[in-house]
Amino acid sequence: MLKDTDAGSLRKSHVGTEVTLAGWVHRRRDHGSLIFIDLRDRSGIAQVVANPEVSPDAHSVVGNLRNEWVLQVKGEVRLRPPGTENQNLPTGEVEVLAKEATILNPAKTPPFYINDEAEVDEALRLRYRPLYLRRERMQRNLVLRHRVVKFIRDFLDKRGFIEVETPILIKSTPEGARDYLVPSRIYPGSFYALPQSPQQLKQLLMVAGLERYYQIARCFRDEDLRADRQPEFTQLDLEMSFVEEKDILDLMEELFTSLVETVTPEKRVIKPFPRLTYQEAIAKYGTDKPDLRFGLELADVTDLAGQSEFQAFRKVAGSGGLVKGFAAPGCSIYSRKQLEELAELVRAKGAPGLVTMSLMGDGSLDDLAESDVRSAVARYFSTDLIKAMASRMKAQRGDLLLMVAGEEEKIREPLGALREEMGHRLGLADPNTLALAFVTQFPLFEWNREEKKWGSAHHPFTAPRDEHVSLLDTDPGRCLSKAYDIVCNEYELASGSIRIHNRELQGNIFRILGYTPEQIQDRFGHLLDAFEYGAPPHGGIAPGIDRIVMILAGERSLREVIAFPKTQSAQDLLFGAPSTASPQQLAELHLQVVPEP
RNA sequence: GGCCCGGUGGUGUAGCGGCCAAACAUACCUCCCUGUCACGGAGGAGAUCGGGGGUUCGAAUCCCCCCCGGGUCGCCA
Repeated sequence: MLKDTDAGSLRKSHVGTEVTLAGWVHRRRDHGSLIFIDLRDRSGIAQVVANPEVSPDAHSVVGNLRNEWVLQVKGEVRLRPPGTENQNLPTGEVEVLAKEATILNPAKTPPFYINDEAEVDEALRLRYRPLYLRRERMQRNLVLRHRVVKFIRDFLDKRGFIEVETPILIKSTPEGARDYLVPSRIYPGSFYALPQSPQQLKQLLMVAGLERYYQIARCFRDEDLRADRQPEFTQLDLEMSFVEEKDILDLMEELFTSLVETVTPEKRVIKPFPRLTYQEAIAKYGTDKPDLRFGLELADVTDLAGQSEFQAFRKVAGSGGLVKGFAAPGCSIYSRKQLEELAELVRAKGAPGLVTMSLMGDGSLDDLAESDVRSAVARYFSTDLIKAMASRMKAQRGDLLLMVAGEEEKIREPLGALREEMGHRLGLADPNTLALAFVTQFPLFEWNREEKKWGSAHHPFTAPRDEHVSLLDTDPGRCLSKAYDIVCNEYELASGSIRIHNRELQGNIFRILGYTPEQIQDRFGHLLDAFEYGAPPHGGIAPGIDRIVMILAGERSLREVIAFPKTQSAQDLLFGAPSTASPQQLAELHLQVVPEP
């Protein structure tokens, strides 16, 4: 080894010993004769001092160093002179007096700061990925990711789970996301697909009698990207036999609670995890992945709004629509400009508009007078009606009422987004709180308007709730499932379900989804056949590792917790992927590139 | 595919019709400095303002097209 000690490990106890360090020049402070080097390796930073009176050779080597040069230093660990200790550094009590210094490799001036967290253009971060990963924050994130995965493996191992690898070259699935395809050399015109998830494979492992399976599995989906979506991502894929919904949720609650307590003890988890149904989530928060770090619950004021003289509300109330809203505490002082920003947000999410009412003053709602209400539409509402609406939203004077009217499906997203926005504006979303929660009882199907058919809300292997099986043939839209999500803050962290293990029921679901018997046999025959040989009742879940790490690291983008991520347009700027293939490669694969018209 | 934001010395920003042959910080180069730790001091070099076209007496600045990065809607069983 070219080093015998980690720079970041140096403590008082090393004083008097001779050490050899190797790492990068983090920073250089040249005082002419005395030169200080902050030497950085993965473990941290140690101060090296070069004194010409101690070692002229080492001093002259150190004098030529620049940031990010790779350096080996041999020297004696000693206490820093009294008064020169650095409290900000774990190694700040000691320093290494250089006796020998060797330049292992010089370095060009980096394209951005390694020793500073200053923002860097995203393209530069990706193009010079190895350099960006040298930053302390990225090292911390990668270490955190390692700890998360390690913890999960240990946790599941203790509970009898077996990690099994499943193929990356597998078969295209008809539904769901767009597949990444891999052409077959041996079978002209045929393709493998990369798995969107090992869903069917893990179910087959249950049929195989594994009982408890998991995998840290790479998944691929060829869809457009977001801050929290990469084309390839990692799931903790997990499946258990002989379980019910509660068993999976309890296991996940224990896993996540102990994970956070071990890996990021500074974060606060709310225990026990709230368990709310999909219907409750939509009604109270306007979304199936609510941020539960704050309240601001939505209230239904349709009946009251219908009694007003405000036509937009009356019309909606009279035609089966809803008027819903919530109170933003202390926001009665919002300016016209601020209100317009909120209205714009709501419109961008597809709502027709936003009705605001500022309840001025303070004290009891009972004393609220007509002149205390500031609203463009106040004249259509009696003061009593406004009091009634305010009281249903649990508003106080000084608050701002925010309301949206329309069809339930059209207003929930805008309201959910508005609630989230106000939670952030009001500083209610504590970054050190992880509001983990379960959302259950998702619908089994959702109606696809374009194709005029039913699609799976989760996936086609999800079991319907026992009491709703009879609805399958009569009213599939009302049939609820045994699917569940884990949400945290404003993110969906995991999805899972109890699966169907009965061939007949599975076949029936496929038929409702519109597959012909031939398609069912071709695409799912292997699974259906397996179900006929004694498939155990089973279920599972798949938490997203990248998102977990992102939230634990306090990052807002997946790119900060993935070593080599892709751009929003799915390019790898480091390697330059995707790239063209040679004519020989194409010929071997029986492929021809057709230029875009 | 739609909408929104951004692209100015190596990096991060300012400038948003003439005061800009472009400013600030930092990095870089040279010199000085024996206790610094975002060391300090003196000096220097470095940008055809993402690309192309247009408007104008005059464009980093206004308009159009394109490219790149980001956010978002659609999409993501």
